[in-house]
Amino acid sequence: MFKPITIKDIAQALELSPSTVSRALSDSYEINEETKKRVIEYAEKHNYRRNPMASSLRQGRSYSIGVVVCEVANSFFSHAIDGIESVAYGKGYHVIISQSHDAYEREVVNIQHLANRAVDGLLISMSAETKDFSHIINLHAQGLPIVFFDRVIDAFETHTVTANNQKGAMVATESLIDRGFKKIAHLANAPHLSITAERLKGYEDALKQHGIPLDESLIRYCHHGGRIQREVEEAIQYFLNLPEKPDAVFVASDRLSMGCLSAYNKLAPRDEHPAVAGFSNSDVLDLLQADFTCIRQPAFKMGQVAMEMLIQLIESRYPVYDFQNIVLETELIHR
Amino acid sequence: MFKPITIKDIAQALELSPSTVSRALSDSYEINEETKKRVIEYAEKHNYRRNPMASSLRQGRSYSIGVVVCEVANSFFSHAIDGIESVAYGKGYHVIISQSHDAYEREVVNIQHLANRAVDGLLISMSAETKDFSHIINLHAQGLPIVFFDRVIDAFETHTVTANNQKGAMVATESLIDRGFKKIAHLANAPHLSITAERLKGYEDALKQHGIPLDESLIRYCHHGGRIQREVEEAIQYFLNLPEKPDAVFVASDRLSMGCLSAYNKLAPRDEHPAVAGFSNSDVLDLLQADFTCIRQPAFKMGQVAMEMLIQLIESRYPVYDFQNIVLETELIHR
DNA sequence: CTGAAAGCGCTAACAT
DNA sequence: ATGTTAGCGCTTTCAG
Repeated sequence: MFKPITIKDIAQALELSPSTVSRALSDSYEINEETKKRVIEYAEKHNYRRNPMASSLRQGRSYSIGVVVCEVANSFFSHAIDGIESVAYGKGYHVIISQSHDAYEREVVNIQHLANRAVDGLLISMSAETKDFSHIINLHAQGLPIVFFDRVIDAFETHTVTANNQKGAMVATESLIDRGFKKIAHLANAPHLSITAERLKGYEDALKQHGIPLDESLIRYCHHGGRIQREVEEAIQYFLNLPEKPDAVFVASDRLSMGCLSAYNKLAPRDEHPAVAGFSNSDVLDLLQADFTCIRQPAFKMGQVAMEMLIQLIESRYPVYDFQNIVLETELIHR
Repeated sequence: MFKPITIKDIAQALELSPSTVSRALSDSYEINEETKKRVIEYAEKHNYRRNPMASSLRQGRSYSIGVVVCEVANSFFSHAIDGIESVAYGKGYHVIISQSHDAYEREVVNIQHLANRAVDGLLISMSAETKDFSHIINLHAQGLPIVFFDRVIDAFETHTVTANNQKGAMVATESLIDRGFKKIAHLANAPHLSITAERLKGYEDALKQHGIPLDESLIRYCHHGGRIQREVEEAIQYFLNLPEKPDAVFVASDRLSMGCLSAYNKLAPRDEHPAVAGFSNSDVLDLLQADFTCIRQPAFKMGQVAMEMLIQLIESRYPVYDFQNIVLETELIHR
């Protein structure tokens, strides 16, 4: 079967000891340049690759990190992953992506799978459905480095990177107010997500600042983060059934924006569609929906920062107690 | 640091030998039910997880497979990945995703990284830019099981799954002919991709069948698969500059459809936009672009089939010589 | 500068 | 039904 060449084979062929070969391959200073060259040449010629399993087992390090996001088919997360990879590759780390699909069970399984020594650290953006954090708390307590990005939890102290959700939400809502809309609804994400509370706060701030009374009945949550289109449609139908329909909607996320527009298309004639503004990193959405004002998160940057902080935790020789909670600014895209 | 409990720890605590514990944990028939229970209980209580590195090193198997796609932020590939995962998890395999971004170098690096024992097999959809297949041929020659899906190569014999691209392209083109369009352009993908030739063939078939002469000047290739928006815009600008502009375009892929619509939005007033039909698995595109006729590939199914075939290769006790090239039918979505 | 030897955690012959 | 032992491929003291 698939039987790659090992360090022993090289040693034998070159009449050296395995340890010398190992050292030569990792460019150790205590190896003769001549020997190094011989070894490296032979290795390349026979395209030797070090067995990462053996190497990790021995070193207690895998040089790979795990990323847990709800889904990759999402512009925000895919750009964040690009950012993560850009830093990781530069520092010699490999990235393993896994999707929770916003489901609690999948998240638990995936994290468990990644955790046990298969990765040196974890980059997590929480699933929408997760309310119980014990699977993560346990790993953290055991010493596994973890950095949260975008959707964070405060069950314990660690590095985090988020967007300035509150301000972004405020700016988005204000853009609707500025355009003259009075009755602005809010289609929110799952209630226990960090981003949900922050964006709600921004929405409330904007209303308050412009003297518009907060109307709780204009806020609808999507407990599955919009993964189930029905829940979005129910929310939209609810808005449509209100005695006074909202004339604008501030939508909390990319996926919800998609679902929201789709639901309105399905449930109401075009002239009854409200104006929509919201968080989105999709190029498609703003491409095809001319009047969609969106708040862009610096996804790539967030990925980069998160990865850098994780590497810092992993490579730190001493326990880290000084944690950073970095907040990056969002950008308003107007049409 | 992160020091998980091992099989030895359990053995010591329970006054058993490591092998007994190992066997108990893998539910071996030769272990006393009583002992099994004790071991499993203890393991769960102290949340033991087997170290996958050690296990893989010993067994010469990693129970994980690598997937190489151009990008995950693409409805077709993300659904294919869902299909792959659905089969993989059921059979106890872990899936490692990696993106080539349609770049040759990234593809080579990623495949090398996955290959050496880190995975038991590879599921590959070729990058648009790749013309030299030696990195894959080598691995295959060394015995690594490889299955191609969607974008295949014929450098060697192995299992493949593809959509019926030729027929899909024909149906899409015909739908444009049926709507009365006469001058139908084709925005094609990178020339060396398998899907490009097949879809071009279908386009030609449709024209021929309806007595429309083939006009080479109506065909433009995108060598980077649309990753570079400029190349799409150049193609569209070329169409717009033709003395007789095409009144319809058949587009070869999801990403190109996006780029094509976007380019027309940018370069021409709405009433000069041609009708567009093409391959796409995007929910957004057909949601927001009312007159977009699309050909859907059975992405999820393709993922499932590919994974099943890969597992068959991996688990086969003897070299496999009887390879299957499965072709799945596409579906036309009309509006 | 190079080699010998031990061991990372796990599993599978080979005992018993 | 359980224990003993060896070894997967690599790195890393320790010893020359």
